[in-house]
Amino acid sequence: MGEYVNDDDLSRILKAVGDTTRRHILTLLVQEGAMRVTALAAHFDMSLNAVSKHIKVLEEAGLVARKTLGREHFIAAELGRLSLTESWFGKLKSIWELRLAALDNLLVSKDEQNAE
Amino acid sequence: MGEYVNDDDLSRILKAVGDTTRRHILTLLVQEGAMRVTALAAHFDMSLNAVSKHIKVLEEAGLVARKTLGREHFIAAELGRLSLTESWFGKLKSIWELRLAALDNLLVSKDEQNAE
DNA sequence: CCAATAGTCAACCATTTGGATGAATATAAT
DNA sequence: ATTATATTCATCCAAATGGTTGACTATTGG
Repeated sequence: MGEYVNDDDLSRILKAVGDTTRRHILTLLVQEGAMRVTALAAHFDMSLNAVSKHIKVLEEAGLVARKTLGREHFIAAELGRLSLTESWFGKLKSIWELRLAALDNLLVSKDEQNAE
Repeated sequence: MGEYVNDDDLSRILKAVGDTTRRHILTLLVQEGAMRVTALAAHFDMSLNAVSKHIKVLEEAGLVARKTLGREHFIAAELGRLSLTESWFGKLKSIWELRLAALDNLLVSKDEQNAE
């Protein structure tokens, strides 16, 4: 609750999710559950290594968790971190609405002046 | 309503907002309302030109609108586009929950089998 | 034991990005 | 008319990004 939104974390998350391939990976993970690196890579027209790097970026952003069983790495989505971005968006919107409300009050008091 | 989420748009928006300076610009705009380029730039320890470029990126992502009055450009936040990202996050979460529900059903029917 | 499989790491490359600076353009002020 | 202000455009640069390939490590199966 009330988690502190670190700016660097936020940047890392948004950058991670700003790439099509990585969003696609996340989508696959939420619909299929945990997947191995090779299984994920099979969905993309690029090398295994490239996909592996994308996974690393997602992992560093905390959007994905890795469980290693023998030689196999199981990757699972961690949607929790997305709430950080949502809370930032929410903050923006609330500031926005606060300002609009303040403007409204200003207009109302002008009206009252005029009504005298 | 039900706006079609274009993948490239989404990438552009998320990349735009993945930069600290640009997030800061958006924050300033929502709290102050429309601002001139120079006024925005005054808040940052970088050249006017750099800020101008950041504004351009935000503009191309549709997160900001520009109204030109004479030589002055007034920049205003356009929070509407942020809903695109929210709807993507929402989609992810709903897929996620669908899958969990499906797993649940699976377990329940196994239970029923065992109960025979 | 040996070969195959699952992954990462390292080096390399082209492109993009975030910044700087200098010039150009358009408007406003004197 | 000239100068000052507001802003973008163009060029340049270093660093980051997204991709490739080749080598390396670790685990598993025959």
